[in-house]
Amino acid sequence: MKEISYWLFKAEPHIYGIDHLQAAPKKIGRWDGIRNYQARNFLRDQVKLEDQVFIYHSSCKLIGIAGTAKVVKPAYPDPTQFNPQSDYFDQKSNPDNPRWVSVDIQLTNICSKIIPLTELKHYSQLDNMALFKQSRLSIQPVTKEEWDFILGLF
DNA sequence: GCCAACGTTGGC
DNA sequence: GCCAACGTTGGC
Repeated sequence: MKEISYWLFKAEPHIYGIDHLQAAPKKIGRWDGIRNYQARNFLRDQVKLEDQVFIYHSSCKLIGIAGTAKVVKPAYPDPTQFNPQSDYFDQKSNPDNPRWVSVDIQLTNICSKIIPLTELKHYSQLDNMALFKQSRLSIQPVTKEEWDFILGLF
């Protein structure tokens, strides 16, 4: 059994955020709609069962880390890519070789108070986070050191 | 709503 | 394979 890895998943809370996970049956939700190849590659090739995930809220009033989740189902074809009704529909994706994947995650903890991006930026321990270096990556790896440090802020 | 950064598309 | 045009992300 390989060691678990740590990740940060971005979400726009008005579309799908920690509140949606909280309200879902068993607090399990499908992480779909990822349409960026670098993020897709992480999701498809590296995110595995039991991995730990920070839920990060972006493009909203209170930007920052909102809680944690764990992966309960690793990569499988994202059904929204084949649904013409979906915003995430992708005409060019071939069902025999799906372009996009989803994972299912289960909410494990909600921060008593969202840890704001502005605060995270202050800690030198977090200087190397992809969050600051490559701000548009919606699925990004987190080191164990970063994970533990941020958990300490909960 | 603005706009910088950066990812994607398509003509050549 | 280059690169200009265009579209999207995401902080402010």
